[in-house]
Amino acid sequence: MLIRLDTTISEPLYAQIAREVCRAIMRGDVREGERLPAARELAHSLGVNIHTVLRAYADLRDAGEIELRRGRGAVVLARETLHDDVEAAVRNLLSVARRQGVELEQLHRALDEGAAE
Amino acid sequence: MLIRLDTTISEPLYAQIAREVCRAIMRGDVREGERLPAARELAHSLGVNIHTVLRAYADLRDAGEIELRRGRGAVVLARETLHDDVEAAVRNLLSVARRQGVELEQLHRALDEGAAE
DNA sequence: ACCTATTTGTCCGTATGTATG
DNA sequence: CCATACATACGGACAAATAGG
Repeated sequence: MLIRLDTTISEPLYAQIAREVCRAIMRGDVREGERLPAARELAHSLGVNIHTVLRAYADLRDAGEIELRRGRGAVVLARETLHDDVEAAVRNLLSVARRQGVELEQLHRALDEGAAE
Repeated sequence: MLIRLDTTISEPLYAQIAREVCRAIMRGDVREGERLPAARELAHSLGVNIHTVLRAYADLRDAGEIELRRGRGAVVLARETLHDDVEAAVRNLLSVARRQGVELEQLHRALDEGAAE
């Protein structure tokens, strides 16, 4: 996994790392089910602190790209495809929300609240 | 803002802080547009590190509860109500997804991807 | 326009805990 | 039991945005 960091730009290091790892996954450089390099290892090879890599990994986990488990590491998740009717419901929701001027972030909250009930 | 932390339970400190601050907002203890205590200040009064409070604040920001800005602090956001039809579309999506066994996290991703197009 | 204080943002380092294999 | 690897928390340093004088 070849990653180059640019310390001259304002983009945070953890964001650069997350972006590059994400691209590596998209390219198929790291395949589904495979492990990413351990955080300490990648941190050392990039010359950054382990926390910076862990922050990037955590962001990728929140984005649903990878799974993190202690002792095991970071595993690339499968990007499952949605059923047609679920996809249709998503499109419908986005369409209605857009018409009403409802922000995307609010939809996420509404989903969480609705799912919690 | 009276918060008590329990170091005996497994719930992380930052999660406890986020939960209690969230409850304070719900109770109307801190009203919309008002500022939460500065991270350093709250950290000191709780006897924890500033990073722990900042992590809690960041989580609340990601959840759409507050807005964070350097120099200004943490401001409580308004919790807008959804239009009926948007709410109906959300319920429909959740229902369809549940029937198909689609996870909530996947819906969030689908929303983001759908909105990006 | 300038300076200063405030406050969050990022990054580093270290230590300890905890789940996995 | 032991090594691995992420998770949490602490501390310190500096940067960057904001507000106020």
